[in-house]
Amino acid sequence: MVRKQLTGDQPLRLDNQICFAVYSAAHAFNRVYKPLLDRLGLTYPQYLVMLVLWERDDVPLKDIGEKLFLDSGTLTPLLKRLEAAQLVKRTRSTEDERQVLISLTPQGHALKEKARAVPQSILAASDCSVSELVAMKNEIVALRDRLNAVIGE
Amino acid sequence: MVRKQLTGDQPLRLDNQICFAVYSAAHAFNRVYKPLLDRLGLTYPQYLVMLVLWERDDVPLKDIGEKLFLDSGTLTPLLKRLEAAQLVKRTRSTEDERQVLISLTPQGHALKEKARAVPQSILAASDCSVSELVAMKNEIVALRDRLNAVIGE
DNA sequence: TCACACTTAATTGTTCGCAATTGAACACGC
DNA sequence: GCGTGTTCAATTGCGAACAATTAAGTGTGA
Repeated sequence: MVRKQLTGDQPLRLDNQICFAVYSAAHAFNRVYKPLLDRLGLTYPQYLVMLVLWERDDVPLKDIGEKLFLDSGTLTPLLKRLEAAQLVKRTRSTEDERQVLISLTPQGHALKEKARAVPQSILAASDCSVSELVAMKNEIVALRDRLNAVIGE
Repeated sequence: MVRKQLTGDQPLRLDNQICFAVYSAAHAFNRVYKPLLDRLGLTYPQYLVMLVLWERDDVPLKDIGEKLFLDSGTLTPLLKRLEAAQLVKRTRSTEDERQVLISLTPQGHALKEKARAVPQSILAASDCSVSELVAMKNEIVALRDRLNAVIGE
């Protein structure tokens, strides 16, 4: 009966929950990134926004939100801080005045070069081969997308 | 040369970053948990604390922090909210008055039974076999621990 | 014993993250 | 054209998350 009792509790054990693994890994990543991003003057979510803009400039706020799974309640104040840091500019679209377009300033563009060092440092910290990381990334993304599909129902 | 340019940018592409995969998966989990935990009157971090206490009662705040990788700045207010919800009690240890011991109230204990439904729902939402999830969890935990090892240096 | 370092929680201030609401701009159907 | 519904950003309020500091309790060595 003790065996039965233990079995019944297994699903509730912290160490058995993939979700806690993901949650704590995200925080671990955050802590590794922190000193690297401090040199760029960015927080991690701000860094993500900059990654989006370095790929494509002049993006509507909404598109950034869709890529990062964030809403305007998060992005509006974050982007205002990036604007205060003179890394981005926020302008209302002329053809659709509901939209706010986010574009890089020259400083924002320039920061990309300093940022190139970041992924290298992370790779080193992960102590993992690139192929292993890519495989894991793909699995995690697949899981994330299945979860998001459930939410969308 | 275009080829070269693209290659140089690959490490900075959002979709190539395992860290964004983990970050966005954590948020996806959070969104799936939300409606389930709403029924228990818990947020996700509060749920994690309850998981710890359901495994072992009467735990020092510090130990909870070590298990969840959280510090007193996060846990103190969170535990005060759990206390206000009458799920836990906070008492100073008598043998070491620096420590605050966290223990479950009868309501806190009782909530465990309602919580058993949660992991099942998550499993269903992940649309994955248990063995696949366990394998992924182990990989992610291993990665997290390597990252944490780097931080500790 | 007493100064000093260490441990532990609590506090303060900043930034995320999201739900819910508001208000402005657009699209459409008639 | 004109009301209706939709889209989009901004705002408000609350709960994390963490850095940095404070304060109290404990342990140790001279």
